[in-house]
Amino acid sequence: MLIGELVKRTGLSKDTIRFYEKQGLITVDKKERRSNNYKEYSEETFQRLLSIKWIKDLGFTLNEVLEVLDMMDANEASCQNMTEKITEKVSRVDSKIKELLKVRAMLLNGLKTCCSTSNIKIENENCCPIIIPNK
Amino acid sequence: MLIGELVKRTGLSKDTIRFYEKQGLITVDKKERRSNNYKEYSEETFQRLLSIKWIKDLGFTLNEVLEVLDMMDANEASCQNMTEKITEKVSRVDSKIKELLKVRAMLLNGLKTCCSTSNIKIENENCCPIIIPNK
DNA sequence: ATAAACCGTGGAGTATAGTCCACTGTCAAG
DNA sequence: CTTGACAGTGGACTATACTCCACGGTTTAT
Repeated sequence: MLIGELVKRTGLSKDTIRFYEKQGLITVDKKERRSNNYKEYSEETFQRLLSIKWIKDLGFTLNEVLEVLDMMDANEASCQNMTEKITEKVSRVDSKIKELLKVRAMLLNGLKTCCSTSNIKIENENCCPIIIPNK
Repeated sequence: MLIGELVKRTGLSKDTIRFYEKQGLITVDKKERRSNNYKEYSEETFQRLLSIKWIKDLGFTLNEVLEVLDMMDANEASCQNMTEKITEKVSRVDSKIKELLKVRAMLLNGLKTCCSTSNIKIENENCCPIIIPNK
């Protein structure tokens, strides 16, 4: 199929697909061209793009997606290997969440230092204490 | 003080400080130069850099930091205005956390679909079902 | 015949927050 | 007097994931 159909079937944009090609996530070799130089994408490429979309949605970066695809290509995408990758990813997601919770707590703590009715005098100085570095 | 001392006192790198200068977060006008063209940073600039560091640590981007600094400069960094900004930030942080929790749940759900003892046959096919798009 | 719609390539631009480099000038110590 | 540490500038490069543009060729419809 030509790229236009791939766009329709995957929901990815033309540019995104071309970008994935540049990044080596998918490949089309020269044999797979029509006489007019148009690329003929295979059903496998279509499936591969669906995999990319899916793995990306699982929170992996494109580089990580590439690693997973390479594992698939090498027939090494066993449950054991994937479990390892996913467990690792979960812990990175957990770290990120922890970080954000810390930021959230700092922001809420900041809110407490200002804007309480007892702080009206500070408020009147026109500079909220929250933006004054305290550590 | 010269940039070297600023580096020591703020803990920011020379390049970071210069970058902040390029971005307009701090300024040194031509009067504040020594005869040899070295920049003479004021105590206010030092304080400003501490504010930048602090606000950034609260989870704001540099653009947002710039907005806050502009509010400070315009004497508009009142508790009310800051509360608004912070509340907004908290809700964006909350969205991000929610997103990550969703990703986390999807990953854990994926783990369940593979690697259970009942899935040993699938495992043997050398392609973990988690990487097969299912939606 | 020509315009619209499609295909191809290469390269630039976006946002974020710096980091690194080359090249040059200045100052203090040995 | 020269070496090293410091200062200045401008511009390139990093990672991430595209998006957009120019410019050109091809196919299809009117």
